[in-house]
Amino acid sequence: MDNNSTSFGDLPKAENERLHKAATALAGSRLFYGINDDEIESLLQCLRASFGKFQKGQFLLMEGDPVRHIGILFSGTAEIIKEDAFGRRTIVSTLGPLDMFAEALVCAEVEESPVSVVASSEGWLCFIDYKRITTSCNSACGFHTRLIQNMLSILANKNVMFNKKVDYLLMKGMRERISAYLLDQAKSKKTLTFSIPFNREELADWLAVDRSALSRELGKMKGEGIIDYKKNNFSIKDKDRM
Amino acid sequence: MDNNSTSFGDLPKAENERLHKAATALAGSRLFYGINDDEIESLLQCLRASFGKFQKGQFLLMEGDPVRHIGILFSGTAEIIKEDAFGRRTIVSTLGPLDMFAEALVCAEVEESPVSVVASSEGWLCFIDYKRITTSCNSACGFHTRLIQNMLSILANKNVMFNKKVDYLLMKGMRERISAYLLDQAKSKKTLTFSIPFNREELADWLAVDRSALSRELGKMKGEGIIDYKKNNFSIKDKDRM
DNA sequence: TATTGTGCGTTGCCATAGCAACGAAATAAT
DNA sequence: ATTATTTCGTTGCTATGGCAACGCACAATA
Repeated sequence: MDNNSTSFGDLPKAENERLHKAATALAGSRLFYGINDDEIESLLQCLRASFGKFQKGQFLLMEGDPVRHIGILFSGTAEIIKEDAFGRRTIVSTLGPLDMFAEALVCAEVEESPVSVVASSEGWLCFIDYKRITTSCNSACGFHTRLIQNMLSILANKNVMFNKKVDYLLMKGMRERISAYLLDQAKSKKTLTFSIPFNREELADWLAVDRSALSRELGKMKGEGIIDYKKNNFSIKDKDRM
Repeated sequence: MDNNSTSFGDLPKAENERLHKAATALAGSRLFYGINDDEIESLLQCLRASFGKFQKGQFLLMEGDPVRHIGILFSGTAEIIKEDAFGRRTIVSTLGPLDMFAEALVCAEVEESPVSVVASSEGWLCFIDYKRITTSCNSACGFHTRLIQNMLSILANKNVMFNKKVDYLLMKGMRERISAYLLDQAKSKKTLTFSIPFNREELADWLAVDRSALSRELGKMKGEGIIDYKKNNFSIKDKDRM
């Protein structure tokens, strides 16, 4: 009944069917972007991808373990969990179908994983050996190049995202953070009236501020005639005073 | 007289000399790590690296421009500058010899650079076309693979760094940030007594807190017998109360 | 229709931490 | 030896913003 797992179904028994199903699914992933199903199927063999079912609560990666494989979820969900130096666990992020994990750790060749990945439902996934991605195989796989470009692209985009995030977090005041965020949105949407992909709580999370404090400040800014908003629809009234 | 530029000297006139000098220098860079001088020299040709001198104040990359080339400084210094949506410029970071810039932007294929890079002294550098890095050439350059692995490694390591940084910044209180930082240090140095690579001001910057407030909090923690320190030498006395 | 949940705004309280200003100690320069 | 300069600690003031608690509007479910 889990609607996450219905999209891909269970792990097929026969290996060729498994491959085929995986290839079809992976066509929508960032890592295999621009490569068609058939090509992915041969790539998966070339990469010696391994497949597996997992149960809820199962560790897909354990903190402290060496990281040599990239994981990609086909169905089910998992959580990336960090354990702060002696203390409680915090959820770093959650994973769903087609989400990849450990890719940065693998490429950075970190000896011990700083995080654990724990399944929060049952599902299936595949692991791909990192070395096999970067090492072009001799024969048919001209798509290795594409794969590598995708990998670079993924990592680089993550970098750019992080950069932005850090930008926000380094801002001193809440007003500054809000302004920066809204101006960024306006800039990328190329209009002063736009809607944001967050509700209040999510926005507060993203900017790392308190939700109520965010509400208060937004109210102030509206009162000052700097911005206007209703639900997720914002409009910048006085760009210069932000 | 600039001690940054003395390390590599000026841009040689003859192309072969230029190549040779560049290759020697680049042997110490992360991007060409594990490739020897001769191999780098042929790689540079294969990559069609272009070289150039720059003057103080010159733009090596302009905000808004498309980014297609990675830049590597041989001598001189430069600053990565961000212009916050209508307003003043802030220095994101500074570059010195063998530092690389725009690599994430290039790999992420961003259309418009969000930052400018401005030379803060004279010097010389090279540009490498991104496409040529990811596209293995037919012939001699088996080192392309190594180059790509290095590139992946650089990006991934940056990611891991960013992750840590964001971790710190997401912590609510200053006490928490300090504890996290010190515990991380202790963990990586594998001892409860260690020295940190920052002075107070730099540490305050890194944790994005006020220097005086940092001093105050450190004093408190010392008073409570949780830590002890003198200058950059810290020791964790009571791990459990951090 | 009644009920429960969710998202958002509001408000008072007050701890946290930024700011500014100063002084002491250590280091470098003359 | 004397003078700058840098580095770090200290302290009072105060704005900022986190926290908790509550109420309202709206949607979903029974």
